[in-house]
Amino acid sequence: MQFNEAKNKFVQTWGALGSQWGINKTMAQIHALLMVSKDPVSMEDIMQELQISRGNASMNIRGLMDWGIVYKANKPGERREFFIAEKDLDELATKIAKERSKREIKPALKVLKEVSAIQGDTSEEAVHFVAQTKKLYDFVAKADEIFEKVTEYKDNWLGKLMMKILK
Amino acid sequence: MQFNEAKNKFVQTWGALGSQWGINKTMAQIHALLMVSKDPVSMEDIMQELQISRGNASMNIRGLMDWGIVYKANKPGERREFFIAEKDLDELATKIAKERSKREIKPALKVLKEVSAIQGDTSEEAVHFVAQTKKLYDFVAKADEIFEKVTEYKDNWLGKLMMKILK
DNA sequence: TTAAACTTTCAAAAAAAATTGAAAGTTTAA
DNA sequence: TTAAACTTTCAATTTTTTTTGAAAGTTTAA
Repeated sequence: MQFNEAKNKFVQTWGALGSQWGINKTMAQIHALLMVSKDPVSMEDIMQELQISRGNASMNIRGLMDWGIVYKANKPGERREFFIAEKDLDELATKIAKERSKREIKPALKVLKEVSAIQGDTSEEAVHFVAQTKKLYDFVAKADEIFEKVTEYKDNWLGKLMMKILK
Repeated sequence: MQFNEAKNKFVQTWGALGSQWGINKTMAQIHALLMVSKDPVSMEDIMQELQISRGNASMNIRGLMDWGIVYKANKPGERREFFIAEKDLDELATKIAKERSKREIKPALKVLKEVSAIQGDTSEEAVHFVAQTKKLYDFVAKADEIFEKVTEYKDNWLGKLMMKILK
């Protein structure tokens, strides 16, 4: 396999994976491309390499910057903007964990708390519903705490966590 | 808030969450409905409650059964089939972890291994690419190991893990 | 200033994904 | 058997999401 073929395969695979995890294909592809690029990459280059339109590139780069995993980088003497990806994987995981917690888990917890708080209905159905949603709340809240711990560890949390889990 | 309103809100929220995590809305809604239903639910009931077609119900129930988180349940004296969700949350998380590992992480690892194994290209670009994809491989492999440990613990892994993480 | 070089926005178009519903298939009880 | 009761399949349709590209906006250097 040649370098270019390998690079392409990586970008495609990462893109497909992204769409399974709730970010769109192009966004994941841009991220993949930046991850493996040694130097900052311009918007033109991104459009070129992924064969996408200017608008598409612009919107998805912004999306990645909103997630905090892609940054602008200015090359000295260059007018236009270049972009680089967060390459430290601990940092990357930390940021993704934090964002997902904020965007998805926290709102879900709020709803679980609300719906498990209904009162006055003593039907079997309602009692079961409350019990079940309360359990879910506790479970999701605990899982979220792990997410938060991960973001506190910061440096090589994954390795440290492995150590602990493996006893 | 009334029971029915609460139930509805829960089903909607869970459905929206599902679509962010790569399973489709209806599938997640059916799962939510089953999670909070005390008794086995028939396909008719599911169609009725979620206002979806027979085909849609059928395909998504099958999807949930493929994930191993919904089962058929026969009610004595009833001809048609009823369905129940895995209600034990540890078991649910375990199954989801296992399936995602199999469906998503393992194939991604395979590609990472492949593309990081290219040889003979000594350009800076290629060297950086190999280094980066190797790092990714190690990282993802470690994360996957945690997933697997989770499935081994089985009973209340989440609580145990919390204990360890919190020291 | 201004105009060139670049980026963002957003309505319209295209592509992808989900849904429908009727026909085909299956199971069961008599 | 067979026919009623039910489930699955899949081509066509609908809905949702993504992408395009041109116009509007912004920044910078002279």
